[in-house]
Amino acid sequence: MVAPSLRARVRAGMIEEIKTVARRHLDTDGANLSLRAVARDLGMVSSAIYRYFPSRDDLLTALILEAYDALGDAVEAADAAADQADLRGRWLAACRAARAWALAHPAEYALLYGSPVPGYAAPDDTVAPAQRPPVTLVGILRDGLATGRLAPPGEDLSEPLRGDVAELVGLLGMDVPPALLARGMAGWTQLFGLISFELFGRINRALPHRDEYFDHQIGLMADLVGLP
Amino acid sequence: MVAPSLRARVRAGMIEEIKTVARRHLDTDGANLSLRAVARDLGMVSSAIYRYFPSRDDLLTALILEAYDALGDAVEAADAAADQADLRGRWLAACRAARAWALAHPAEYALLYGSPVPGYAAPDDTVAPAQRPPVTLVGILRDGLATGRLAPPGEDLSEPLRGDVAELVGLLGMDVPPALLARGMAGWTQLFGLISFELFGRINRALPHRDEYFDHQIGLMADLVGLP
DNA sequence: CTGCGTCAAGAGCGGCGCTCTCGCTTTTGA
DNA sequence: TCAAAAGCGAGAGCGCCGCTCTTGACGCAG
Repeated sequence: MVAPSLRARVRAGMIEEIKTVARRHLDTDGANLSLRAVARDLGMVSSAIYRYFPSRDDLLTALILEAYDALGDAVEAADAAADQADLRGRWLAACRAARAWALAHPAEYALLYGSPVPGYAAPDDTVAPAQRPPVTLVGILRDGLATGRLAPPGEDLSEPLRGDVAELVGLLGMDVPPALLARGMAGWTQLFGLISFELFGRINRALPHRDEYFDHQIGLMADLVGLP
Repeated sequence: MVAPSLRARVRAGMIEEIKTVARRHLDTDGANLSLRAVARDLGMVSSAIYRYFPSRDDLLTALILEAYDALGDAVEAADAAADQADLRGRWLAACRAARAWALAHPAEYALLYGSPVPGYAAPDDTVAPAQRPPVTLVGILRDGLATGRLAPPGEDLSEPLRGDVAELVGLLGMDVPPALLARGMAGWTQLFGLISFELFGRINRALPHRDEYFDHQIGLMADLVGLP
């Protein structure tokens, strides 16, 4: 561990500063991040940014990675803070944490889960952090199965699908029946849909009590996945 | 009804041609539609487009309206084509039709349900066509309740929410218990989430049998809303 | 035939992502 | 120690973009 040189430290600070300003622009101006505007805010010329990020997409990728981790942290922390024996409480807490993070960072949420930026292809290192929220949800179900608090799913998957999902189970390293993983993914899909509708859509314009609506819907979903 | 002049007919044809080319660009190049590229394809100069659409956003709005109607048509047609007594069959057919349309027109689906375009605000006339798919789904539930094939929902909504949803029931002109409308919206939310994950996400990269996965998940959801 | 409304074209404005060059400073290694 | 190497910011410039304004040609009704 050699001490970083002055230049390396200044460089790291500069990278952080660029990301901070870019995140601010993202939250105020929406998804179309302008490198030139970020550079102006920093009192630099746009070409100087390219010393730190080889392209606008790479800057976006850095922001996306941090956002995935922030969301994953929030969801996992909420799950961990709940009474571990109260499966339904853990599930609801994880869902509420995801929504709270999304409402607090709408532009970053849109970056993660909105329509993909046309020219942009997410690199592979975004896959693992992106899976943290659904893995957390499925983990709650796995704990329930392991402690006997959750009944095994009554349905099973028909053949071509069971192989796929079983492989996914192995990939995630979670020992659950494929049908239960499918239920967990249904819950994750519903959670994503609820948050997206609230953030993007105008569905809920007629629903002033958004918190109650969200709670009711994740309650329905907790019933579906089998949480008592 | 006066006969349209030659000029008016040419103008209407030109508007259609612009929309057709723009839709093609949308499907190939993604969401960032370039007025100049559309004009090039038409052998025009970019400024000429402004004779027909006052701005790029107005062209986008025209495409969005048509896309909402196309999706609504597809979903309603699938529902109408099914055996009206088979509620679950109608529900599944409507869901499959929505997915099929989205897979056939991914860029237009992204325009409707992806993250909102930064500067763009959807005008009010997009609200009604946007509600056609969820209204279709809830309509199936309403028919089930009316014919006694669907049991009324066991749960009820707690107070601040019940008023909201009851108002929404009146707004849509559908006579269903608020809790049932909430279930229908849960189904619509799930459908949107499933399609969006398949189109945008990389969740299903490990699931080659997408049709089967989709069918399994909408089957779960049909169970939740109470369809036998 | 004349004048009005519509049309396509062109020039131009400011902004964008990105590249390349040019001096300047810091770091590095013989 | 001191020159070579590497990193840095500024600037000019490329080809895009949405959009505006002006110009000259054309169809059409009075």
